[in-house]
Amino acid sequence: MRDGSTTRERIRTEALRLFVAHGVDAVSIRDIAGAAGCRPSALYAHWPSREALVAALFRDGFTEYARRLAALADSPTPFAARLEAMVRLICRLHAEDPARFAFLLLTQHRRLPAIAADADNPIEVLQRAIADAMRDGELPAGDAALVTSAVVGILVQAATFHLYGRLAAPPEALADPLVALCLVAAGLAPAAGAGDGTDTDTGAAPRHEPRTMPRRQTEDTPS
Amino acid sequence: MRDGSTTRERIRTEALRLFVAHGVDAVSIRDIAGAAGCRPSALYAHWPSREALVAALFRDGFTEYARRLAALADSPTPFAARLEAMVRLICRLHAEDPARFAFLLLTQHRRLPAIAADADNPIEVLQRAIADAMRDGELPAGDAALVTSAVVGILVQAATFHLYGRLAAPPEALADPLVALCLVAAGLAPAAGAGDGTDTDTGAAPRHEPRTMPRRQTEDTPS
DNA sequence: TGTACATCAGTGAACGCGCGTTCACTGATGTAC
DNA sequence: TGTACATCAGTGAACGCGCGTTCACTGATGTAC
Repeated sequence: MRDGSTTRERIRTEALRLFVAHGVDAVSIRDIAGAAGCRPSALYAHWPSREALVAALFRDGFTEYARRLAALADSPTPFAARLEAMVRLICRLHAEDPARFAFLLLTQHRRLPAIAADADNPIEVLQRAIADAMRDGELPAGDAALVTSAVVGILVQAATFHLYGRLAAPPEALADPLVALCLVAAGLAPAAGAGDGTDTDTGAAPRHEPRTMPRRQTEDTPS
Repeated sequence: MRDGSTTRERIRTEALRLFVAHGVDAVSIRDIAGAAGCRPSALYAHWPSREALVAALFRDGFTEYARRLAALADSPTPFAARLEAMVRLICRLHAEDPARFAFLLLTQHRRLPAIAADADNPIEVLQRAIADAMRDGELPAGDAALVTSAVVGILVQAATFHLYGRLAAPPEALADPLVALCLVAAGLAPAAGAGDGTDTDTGAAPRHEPRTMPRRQTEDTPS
């Protein structure tokens, strides 16, 4: 028999691409099959329905992102270092597979409510890290949900602006200023010229030096 | 003859409500007509197609938001005051009609690319104000698009979190801390405990005093 | 005030279309001997 | 190595359904005299 895993992977890849390009609801089974080089019915050998395909793409991506974030959140380093590492991871996730990142961005509004508010949810992981830091005095006390919202908003909107061409640079090229923005939003760093990540008003190109911690910390070196 | 404007308004209201509740693509003409108390065909007396209804709802809302923001952006006050006024306006827009606000939020991904990057676009209005402030030395020089992205992200994500129940308070109840977060993201205010809008680490309930300007400036008192 | 007429917001039945999905099948590949 | 058989990824034709849309119509209301 033939090996179905390549067809399965082609369907996954092309579905993500088409969903991002035209919107999930505007893409039919026939569109996906056409792009993946198979027949509509072939899809049902791998997923029981169109809805199951969409849900699986969303859940797989969301869960993997949450898992990789959680590995960083539990690291026994100062909170500023953990937040910086998480922001850099999110930028790296975008670089790894922009279509998957954009798909999760675009479908969050329809899918988020159905996702359990647990460890499979990267937003929940981030919020718990922030709430813990507030409890432990590593962050000024405040509304953990609001700080989480601001951090997520800064990152998600940068990806969105890039998607629409409002920001030429992708998030991974803006990691330094995004780290600075998120730290300052959390109440950690002095307010600098957040626009370019520099601490002065030279207006020069981004050349921010993280003021906190190892810069190349990878996501699989916790605990 | 009967006055069609009440049916038209009921269709508008119910369409917004259903679009927000179930997603634009999951709501049929029959659903809208049913909720509005008319027949599907009645819709075609007011809009030439379903797509025209959706586009009109989006464009009308987007244009009105842009117009009211632009009235504030041109005010000859310090930039910090203008930014604060704009943030408070955005919070007020949410309070005025949460369904309309959420609809614009949910459909932006599909609709934004089709909107001209001009004065009809509230994001364009905000970005121009920020770029002008950088040019005039009112803001540290930097990437205006990135600062705009951060400000928009902070506000939009707060509305999104509220929509999903991650934030119990609606944006209008968080105006003070949201103003503080946006100022700090723009590089204007010292980094405070942005989580609750206080300048100290008391952890008390929000009681932030805006450090800049008249707090109740309305959106129609520019120039 | 009463009658005749015009207007047009909204109705009801019908349409064609593209959608997701089903299912008997085909035929390339792996395994047994 | 050669033959017979089993497996199962993928095919092709067909289905029923709900969708957006059309159009001849109805009948409540406004206007003219």
